[in-house]
Amino acid sequence: MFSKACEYAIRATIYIARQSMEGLRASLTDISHEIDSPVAFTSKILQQLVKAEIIYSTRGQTGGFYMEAAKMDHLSVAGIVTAIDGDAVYTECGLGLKECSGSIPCPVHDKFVEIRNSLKRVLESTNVASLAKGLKNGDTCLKR
Amino acid sequence: MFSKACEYAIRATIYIARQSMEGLRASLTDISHEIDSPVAFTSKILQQLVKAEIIYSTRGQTGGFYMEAAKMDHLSVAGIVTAIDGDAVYTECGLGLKECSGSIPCPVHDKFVEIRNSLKRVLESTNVASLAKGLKNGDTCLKR
DNA sequence: ATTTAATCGGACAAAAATATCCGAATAAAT
DNA sequence: ATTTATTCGGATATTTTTGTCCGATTAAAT
Ligand code: SF4
Ligand code: SF4
Repeated sequence: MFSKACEYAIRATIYIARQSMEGLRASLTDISHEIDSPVAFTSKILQQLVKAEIIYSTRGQTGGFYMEAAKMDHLSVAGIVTAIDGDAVYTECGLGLKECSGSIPCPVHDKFVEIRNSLKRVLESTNVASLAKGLKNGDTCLKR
Repeated sequence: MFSKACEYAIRATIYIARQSMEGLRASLTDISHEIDSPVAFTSKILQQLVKAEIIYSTRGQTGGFYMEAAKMDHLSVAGIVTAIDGDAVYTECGLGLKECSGSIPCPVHDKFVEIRNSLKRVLESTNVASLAKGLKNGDTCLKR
C-alpha cells in the first residue's frame, strides 16, 4: 500500500504530535526507538517532512522535532502520504496502465475507482491530532 | 497497490482467457505485445501462473498458454493476486506493524480494516471471464 | 531425422528502495 | 572558548524488485 518510508513518516508524525501536545521536542533517537525504525533512514524521512513543512526542527543541544498545534488538527494522514509517496496511491490504477483517459478503460477500472475513492476518503478524514490522542491514552501503539 | 509482476499477471491472464474463449493458444510474444510488457520478465511470471495452475502451457511448435473455461468462471482477480503477491494486500497494515493482534492496535487500525475489506470484496467478486468478455467486446483495453 | 517454433530454468544485469556512515553545521550548557 | 548534543547533507552500501540473456527441453511440421 505505502512505501516503508511513508509508513515510518506516518508513525513518526503521530509520535511527534503526541510529544508536541505536551510541549516536548522529540529527538531523532527518541523517535526511532519509539516507532522501532532504522535511525539513519528515519533521519532522511524526517528531513523530507521538515522540507514539506509538516514538522519543524531546531538544531543543537535541546534541539529536536516538533509540530504546531494547528497542524495536528488540520493535517490528515493523506497529507503525509502525499508528501512522501506522492499521489500515486490515489491516481494509480489496478493494472498499472498509463494514460487511460477513461474512454477505453482497463477491465477493472470501475472496481478500482470505487476502492481508491474509499481509500482517499478515509485518509483525508483522519487527522493527526486524533491519532496522537489515541496514542496518548494508550489505546493504540506505534511499534511491534 | 500491486507489484509490477502482479499487474502483468492480471493483464496476461485476462488476455489468455480471451484467447482461450475462442479456442486459441497465446504465445509469449503474443501476450507481451498485447499487454505491452517486457518479454523475458513476462515469461517468468507466466511460469509462476503455470505452477499455480491458474493457466496451462504446452511446449514445442504450436505450443503456448491457455486456460480452462471452468477456471475463467471461478477464478477471481484475488486469486491471481494471491498467487503472485501473496496475501499481504489483505493482511498488511497501514503502518506496516507486525503482529498487531488487535488488542492494542495501531492508530489507523479501524480505518484500514474497512479499506482492506472493501478491497478484498471487490477483488473476490470479479471473475476473469467477465473481464475477458469486456476485452473481447472492445469495451476495455489492456495497454497504453 | 532434421528443422523449426515454442516453453523452461538458471545465471546474470540494472534499477529502485531501503539503509548506513560520517563529517559539517548549529546551538545550548559548561 | 570549549564541550556536548543535536539536525543536516552528501556519499556509499545493501536488499529487493524488475528486467535480460542464453542454452536446454519439448513437440509439431517438413
Ligand atoms: S482504466 Fe482505470 S483502473 Fe484501469 S489503468 Fe486506467 S485509470 Fe487505472
Ligand atoms: S493495528 Fe491494524 S492497521 Fe495497525 S498494523 Fe495492526 S492490523 Fe495493521
